[in-house]
Formats: sequence, structure tokens, C-alpha cells
Amino acid sequence: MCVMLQILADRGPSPAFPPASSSIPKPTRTTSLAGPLLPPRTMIFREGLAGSPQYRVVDGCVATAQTLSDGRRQIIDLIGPGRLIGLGLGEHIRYSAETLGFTRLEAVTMSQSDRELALGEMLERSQGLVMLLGRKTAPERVAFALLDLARHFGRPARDKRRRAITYHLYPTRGDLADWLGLTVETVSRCFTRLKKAGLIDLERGDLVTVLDPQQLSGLAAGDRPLSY
Amino acid sequence: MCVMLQILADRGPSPAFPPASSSIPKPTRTTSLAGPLLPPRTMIFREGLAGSPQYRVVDGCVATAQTLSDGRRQIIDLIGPGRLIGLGLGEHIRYSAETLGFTRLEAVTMSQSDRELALGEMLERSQGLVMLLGRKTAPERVAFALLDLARHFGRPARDKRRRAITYHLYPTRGDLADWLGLTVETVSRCFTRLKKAGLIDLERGDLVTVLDPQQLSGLAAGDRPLSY
DNA sequence: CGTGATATTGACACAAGTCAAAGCCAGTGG
DNA sequence: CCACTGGCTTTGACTTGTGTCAATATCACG
Repeated sequence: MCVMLQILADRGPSPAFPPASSSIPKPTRTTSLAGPLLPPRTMIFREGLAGSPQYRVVDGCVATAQTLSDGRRQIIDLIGPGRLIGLGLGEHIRYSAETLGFTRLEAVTMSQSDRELALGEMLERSQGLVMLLGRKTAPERVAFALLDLARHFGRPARDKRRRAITYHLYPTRGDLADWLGLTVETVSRCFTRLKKAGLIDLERGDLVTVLDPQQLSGLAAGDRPLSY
Repeated sequence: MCVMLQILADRGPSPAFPPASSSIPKPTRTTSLAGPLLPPRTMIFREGLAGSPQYRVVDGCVATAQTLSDGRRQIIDLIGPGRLIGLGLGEHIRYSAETLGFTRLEAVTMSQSDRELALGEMLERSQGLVMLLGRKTAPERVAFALLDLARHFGRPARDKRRRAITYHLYPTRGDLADWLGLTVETVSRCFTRLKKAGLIDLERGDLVTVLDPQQLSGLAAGDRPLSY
């Protein structure tokens, strides 16, 4: 039995995604709880909606974000397969969530201790982002993002027994800018510099290969300055 | 019976503060759990220490912070009376905590659901800081900080039935800079501008009066631009 | 083969950082 | 009581990283 997820596949501002029913059916297959394939830019829920539906990302990518009254947007987290969305204060949701690519979710119910663990993980990631936004330079931020995405979306498929990791980049330059507290142009310039420095490779704009994870993480941590 | 808190009142890098014993004695007085008065700049715990002792701030102010290898510091939160410190992943503490003024703590043990609630609150504050650091200008950040501190440290003592709020500023300009992702100089300049604009008043450097909370919160939210 | 979104690149502007010099104040000791 | 010290703050002059604006390139899609 499938949890019915009403898909509202419009782009941009759209009606809210109804929370899954709280009655979780027994799995009859491994994917029995999984919803349908959501298209890119589907709004899953919005800021201010009461209640907190909980989903696990099965495949694809979801961005959680807060938006200021004047349109400034800050992405709180990019969430890949296996991770959860919908946690937070029970009262009101403080952020919206939308898909960045074709994405499959499954509804989950969690024990209290699982929720506590998940909250702790979210807190840890949020505090990491605070450090990044408060004290890191643009190249450090972009390097960090590329490595974080590699961990979540990279297949262990190493290029030629080098430690290279290749993955599909779900977020656009604009999404990355809104995550890293930068502008589209700055993100693009950092990409170009990282490419010229031989740390990464980019194909067709959305296929990333991290060529030198070692050096890239040195950059992300602020140990090395990225020459040029 | 008092929970013994070993005070290490040195300034700067110092040994860790030992977690309170987990056996909580019955209160014999209202302040029976409260520890001694900790002097300013006492390190309560450091990053990387295992276990997570939990305290409530009774009086004073505590800053939680992460530090990069090259010394860049990011304050995660400033915590006033009634709020908790020590929550997070059980495994390791990802941040350090130190007092900013004379501070009294009390050891607490919490039910699981209290912990979940407290984690949710920390998460919410952390995400608010993410928005501030990623997308707000320096004057907006400072305005936000002054209002947040007013909520936590301001006495309801209103000036002359105007909505003015006065409070002692625990953090130095440097602490504020490390919280807001700015420099000491920028924080100081914003203070000067806010003073000239008649939104706040400063006496002796550490006594703040918010003269126009209304307009200040408009500034903090990015609705108004702060002329001059 | 247009058309529209996204990405890159360049020229320039500006907010915030850096460096440096006073200023202010609390604490100390003569 | 006063000079001295050291930390914090303020202010000014200048630099710089990142943002803004604008032109072009690239790519997906009909």
C-alpha cells in the first residue's frame, strides 16, 4: 500500500505538499513506503505550515531554506539519499523544502531517541554552516560544498584508482550561492579557479569530479590558500 | 548539598571543566544545585571533550564557540539566564563554552522529551544565525544582536513608559564580532551609527539602552536601510 | 533553429576588512 | 593622590574581496 503523495509539479511558489498520513502501513516490499518520483523544484512544504511530516530521501536531492521578506534566500541544508527532512520544532516549520532534481521520498515514523539523534545531527550540520558563513572565504566555502556533496552524492567509483570522485551536481550555481552566502558569479569564479588549479573537473555544468580530495579539503579547512 | 564545581579561573587556554557528577542531590534550598560564581573567561568545557554535561545558566552569560585551526573563532550562541548549555551529540562536544561575565550555573538532568525540546530550540537559533550570517548586512546583524541580547538580558525596566530597554552588555566588541561574522571595528562603527540615528544609547561601553525597539527590529529584519 | 534558463566572464563599485593611531578606563603600585 | 600599565574601544585612511551590472556563451527543449 502506497502512501499517497499529491504531486504539485509547478515551478516556483506553489501550494503546500500535504503531510503523509500518520498511519504507516506495513512494508510489503522494500519500497512500499516510497512515494512517487517528484520532479525538480517541487515544494514539499513551506515555512509556517503546522505539524512536521517526516520523510527520508530515498533518491535525489532536497534543499531546505528560509526566505527573508525582501526575497533574500538562505539554504539551510542540501539533503541527499538516506537523510531526513521535516524535523524541527513540532509547532511550526521554520523553513521550506523543495526538490532540486527528480527525487523519491518515503514517509517515516521515528522513535523519540531516533528523533533526538536526528536533531543532533541537524544541529551539528547547522553549526558547521555557521562556522562556514561566519568565518570562511569564498573559495573555502565552495571547496567545502564540493566535498560535502561528494560525500552525499559521490559514488565510490574512483576514476583510475586515484581518489577521484564523480557526481551529479543537483544544485544550480544559484542554489549553491544561497547555501554558501555568496552570489552566482562568485560561485562560478571559484569553480573556474578550482578547475584551473586542477583540483576539480567540470563537465556539462552539472557533472563534478573531485580530482584531489586531499588538497581540496585542505583548502576547505583553511590550511592552504588556493594560489591564483 | 552543593555540586562541586572546580573553578579554573585562568584566562585564555585552560584545562577543561570537569562535568558535574550525574547524581543530583535533592534541593535543600532553591539554589542548592547552583555552583559557585564563575569569574569571566572561565572555560566550562572545550571542543572534543567526551560526554555532555548539562547546565542551566542561573545568572550571567556563557558563549559557545568553535575555533578553526588558524585561530578564526565563531561564536555559536550567547546564552543568558534560564537557558541550557551542554546539549548536542552525546559522543563528542563540537564546541567550547566560556563565561563572559561573573556567571552561576546549575547542573541539570533532563527527560528525553525535554532534551528533544531543548535541541529543537538550539536548532532553531542556529538556523536563525545561519540566515543572519549568510544574507544580512553588518548593520542588520548588529541590530539583531542588540535585540536578541535585550530579550535575554533586558530587565522589563522601561525607561519612562517608553519601550526603552536597558541592559548590561556581557560580550565585548570582539565577542560580538565573532558571533556576527564581522570585525571589532565594523561592530564599533555600527554602534556609532545606531547611536547617531537615535536607536540606541551606550554608556561606559557596556551599558546598552535600546531606545526604539520597533525601528531597530525593522532594521534587523531588513525592512529599513539605516540612513547615514 | 529559435527561445529561455543557466553559466561564464569582464569592468567597475562598494561594504567590510586591515592597519595604525589615539582615546578611554580600571587596576596597580609608588 | 597620581602616574603607569594594559586591555578594550573608537576613529581615520586605505585596501580588498565580493557584489553589481552587463555582455556573451552554453545548453535543454520545443
